[in-house]
Amino acid sequence: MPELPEVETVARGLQGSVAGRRILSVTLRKTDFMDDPAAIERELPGRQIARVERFGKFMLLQLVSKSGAGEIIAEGGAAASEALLVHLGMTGNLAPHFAEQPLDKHSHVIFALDDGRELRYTDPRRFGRMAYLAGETLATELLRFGAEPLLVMAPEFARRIRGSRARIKALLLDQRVLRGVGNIYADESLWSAGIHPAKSGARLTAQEAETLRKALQKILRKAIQMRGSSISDFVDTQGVAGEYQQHHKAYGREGQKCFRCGAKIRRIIVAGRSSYFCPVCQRAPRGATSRKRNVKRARRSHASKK
DNA sequence: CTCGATCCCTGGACGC
DNA sequence: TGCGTCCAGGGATCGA
Repeated sequence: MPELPEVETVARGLQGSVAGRRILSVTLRKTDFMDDPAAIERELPGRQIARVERFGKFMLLQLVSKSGAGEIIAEGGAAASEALLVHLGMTGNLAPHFAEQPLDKHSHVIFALDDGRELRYTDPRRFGRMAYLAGETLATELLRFGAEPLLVMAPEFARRIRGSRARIKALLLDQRVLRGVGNIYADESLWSAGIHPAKSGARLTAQEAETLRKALQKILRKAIQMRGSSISDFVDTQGVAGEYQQHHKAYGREGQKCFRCGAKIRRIIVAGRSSYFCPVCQRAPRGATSRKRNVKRARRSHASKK
């Protein structure tokens, strides 16, 4: 499932293989994952791809503006004045193919390129998203997202995490807090930092927050080096699977031994997502059990009143 | 503000 | 072999 390292892998692949190419034509098949299919059909043909960058879990295919005006570079180098935003969802992929290669059943968008190849967007589940955005609309859209995990400094990270009472797992997954972290890397960084996923962000000490930030960045960098995690079907632009799944310490390891203490890794649902953690290294927060007790007590008293 | 529930969607695992 | 069922999950949305 594409999270930051997987999207980075794809973006780098595309930067190397399609940046500078011109889109000759666009063929749309299913379009229900697009903000505005007509805009894509209207704006993309004839446009040159300036560069491809990752922004959170999005890929930004920045387009050379028609006027030839200079690009506006925002924080982290992202944000040209016109771009195609592509989110890979759970099963999306964007990669160049030879035109004679048979179309996948789930290839929904085909960009014919000026070198004879085709840039194809393939996504069986269509949880992805694609949108053409420009100018103020693009800038506004990008502002909805939080800090870049690889660049965020200690004070901002601490402010974003410790300033909320939501559970840390929910905060890590919230794209308005940090852009790009998903379920795998949230669990891996929490395991590394020894923090329970259900702990309130506000209850993290400054030290814990900083340990978490460092763990997250180290894990993301390592995962990018290994071209991401391939759980079911993620492959890069050349069809090669990532290798970071071989280094997972928590994610997907329910019932297996914790590499640090030997206890059995558990799986619980936090923020609606499977969360894998070590019950010994990542101690349950104060209040986690008493809260349950309180709920039961409340239910009992409620029932007895009836 | 924060929560859980629900929906979107398909393929893969599993049981029979 | 084939069928039904369940589950995976990022994100939007809604009601509590």
